[in-house]
Amino acid sequence: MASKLFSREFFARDAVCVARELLGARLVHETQEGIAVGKIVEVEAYCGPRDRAAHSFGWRRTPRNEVMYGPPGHAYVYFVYGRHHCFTIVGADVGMPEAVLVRAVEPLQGFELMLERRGLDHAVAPSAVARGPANMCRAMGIDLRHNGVDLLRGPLRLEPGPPVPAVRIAASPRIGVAYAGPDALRPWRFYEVGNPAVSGPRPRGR
DNA sequence: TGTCCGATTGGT
DNA sequence: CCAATCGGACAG
Repeated sequence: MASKLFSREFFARDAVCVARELLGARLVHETQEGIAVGKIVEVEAYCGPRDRAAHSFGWRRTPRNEVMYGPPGHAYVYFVYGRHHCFTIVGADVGMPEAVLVRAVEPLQGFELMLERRGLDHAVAPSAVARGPANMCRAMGIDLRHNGVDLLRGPLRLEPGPPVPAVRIAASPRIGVAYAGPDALRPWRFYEVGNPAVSGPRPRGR
């Protein structure tokens, strides 16, 4: 049975809108090892040339971030800190380099495979296996080979899921962008409140 | 070519 | 709090 797909138009909007509405969507990766599916629970918007935290700030355009300038709904994957990968989704229109960073997913299928990819044992909680942008990439088997792939269809793709209710969505400043001056404070990180698969600072209990 | 640094993580 | 670790960006 074919799952429902996103439309290209969904991604052809400003990154903040796309980010917020991506919460609850499914990230799917089918490989020879098996299938892995995660529910997106934490994202960050990178708002193009005007955003000091974005790789495309000031219309910076290099081989690395080239796909940010391409069509929306494609993957921009990059390598950082000499050891980690980050996975982002291109938004806005062609020529407007905005993107949404996926920081964490909650495993829905393929938890075993995720553990294996991360080299963890079964004592690890499901909520911890794909928490944090680089950990998410490892668990989902995402690397530079996926840079530029179309996420509307294909082995690595996004599928709509039950949207997270607005009352369960919180916003905060983005993580790891202290260098961005005033833009470091913009509330462009969105996450599902109370979901243990969310990384970084979260509101205290309740 | 040389230098600086990062959209992170995990251990102290 | 800080080291790990190396490709990318940019100055010269």
